[in-house]
Amino acid sequence: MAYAEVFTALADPTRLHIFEALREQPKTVGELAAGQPVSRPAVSQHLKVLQSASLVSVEPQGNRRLYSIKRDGLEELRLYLESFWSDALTAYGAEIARRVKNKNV
Amino acid sequence: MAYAEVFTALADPTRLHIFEALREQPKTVGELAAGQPVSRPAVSQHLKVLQSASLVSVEPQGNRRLYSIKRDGLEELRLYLESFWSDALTAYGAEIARRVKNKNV
DNA sequence: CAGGTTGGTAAGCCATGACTTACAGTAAGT
DNA sequence: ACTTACTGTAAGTCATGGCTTACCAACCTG
Repeated sequence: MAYAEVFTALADPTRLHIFEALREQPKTVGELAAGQPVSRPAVSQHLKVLQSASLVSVEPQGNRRLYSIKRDGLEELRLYLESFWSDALTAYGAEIARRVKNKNV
Repeated sequence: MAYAEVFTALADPTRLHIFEALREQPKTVGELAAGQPVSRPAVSQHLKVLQSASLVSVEPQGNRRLYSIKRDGLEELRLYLESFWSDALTAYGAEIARRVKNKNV
């Protein structure tokens, strides 16, 4: 159930912004903080959450730390979504009509 | 940016459980509440959030209200995920190597 | 029509978590 | 080595939101 962690990670607006800021290219913490209305430590904390959700990865580069998007978390989410397009769900639309008719159970 | 609302909607564990409980079949509020460790009003409030995120739909049925999964919210999410598998992202892995070498901007 | 279901809403409480400032550590430059 | 840049961590504050109880409305049944 790793997808649950992905949901909570991307639920916060600031964190989602940070995540999407990494789409164009990998960035350092300072660069990310400059693009956000919050302090640098806040960004650091957000990155920690994103990292534990397998959404970003770090590449220590001398003094700095280069953050970039990691596919694992997204893949986790994609698999979860795919399961919703299964036969079980497609065949399940009839259930509504059935229960509307019989109005029981 | 409707996908943001989907993230926040599915971020809460209880709400995610309720949502997944609807996967097998449409259910009433009472049925959903019976399967959760929270009160019925709490479930009602969660359903309200899920509904505004286009994740569930309601079918008033006499006294009861039959909730079922709605695809719109999931589709929103799927489109968002798809955009991450674009060329922009695939071509972007090189950026890491580039910056590791040159260690600047 | 009276009583019993079913479910949405209001008000209020309380915990989670997002943010800030302050501090510590590590690497680079002079 | 000393100073400067960059980042992570700690501690504490405060708002958001999830939960409960109480209440109210709609519908169905006898």
